[in-house]
Amino acid sequence: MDYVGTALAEMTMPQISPLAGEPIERADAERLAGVLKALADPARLRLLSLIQSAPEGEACVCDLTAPLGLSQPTVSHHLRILTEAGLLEREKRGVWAYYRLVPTAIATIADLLTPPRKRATKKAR
Amino acid sequence: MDYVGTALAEMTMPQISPLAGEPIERADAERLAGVLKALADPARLRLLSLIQSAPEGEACVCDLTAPLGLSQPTVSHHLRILTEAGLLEREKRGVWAYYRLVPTAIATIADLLTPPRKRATKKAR
DNA sequence: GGCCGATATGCAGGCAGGTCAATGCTCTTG
DNA sequence: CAAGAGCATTGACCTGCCTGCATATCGGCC
Repeated sequence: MDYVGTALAEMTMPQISPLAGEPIERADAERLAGVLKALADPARLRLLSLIQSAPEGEACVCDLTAPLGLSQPTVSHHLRILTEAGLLEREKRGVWAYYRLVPTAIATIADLLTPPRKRATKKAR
Repeated sequence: MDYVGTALAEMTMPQISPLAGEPIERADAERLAGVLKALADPARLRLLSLIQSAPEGEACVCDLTAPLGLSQPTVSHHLRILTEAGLLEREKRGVWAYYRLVPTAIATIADLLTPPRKRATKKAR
């Protein structure tokens, strides 16, 4: 299927209404939900955490299967989902595939959720 | 099933490792994933958005079925999930059930995700 | 007390998602 | 070139989730 892919990129655009002012659009809700769905799994959260705290901020699949206690295909599957969601980037060096966090990806999601932060159209009640 | 429930509350405790420093714990990952899973649905994102942008910051089920285009039982179901995740609070006034956002709930999630923010053990490369 | 409107709950059908075993692919090494 | 290591992909199983229909529950009103 199409899968999110550029979803995160689109959401960094100001056009997407975050969980703030006006009621969110159908399409925007689906995009945001798509990325959140990539995050909403214990194995994937741990993968992000493991990669982020690895020596050089990067890790290959063989380093990740053991701490997760999952099979190699399953780990590959999760990494793929995270990559397609725009949260990880993959670099193949020799036989190994190194994954690292896309710099501001997660922070962007956090910003989208965060707060009304007093827009304009909304008065303080 | 048990369902998250107090999951968010537990995560506001400093004890939970966010997506930041050390590798995240299994149990913590499952709690965070539980709350994110509640968020990771287009209908529920729109519900939060609709409620948040409603006149008094609150809305009853009857106001929400139409804009979503979902049946009343389905909307009730989603509201239940959001409430059990600690994102909404329910107040019954007469025949109506009014839902409103739990003040800092979503912001808390955003904070948990947000920042590597340069811990200590990690050098700039 | 009985009726009606607003919600919640049970149940069932259909689809998406997590996991693993087996297999294919690619790059390295002998 | 042959063998092997590291990953990705496929297929299958099983679970969980979204949705609607039917029904139960609760509060107000005649």
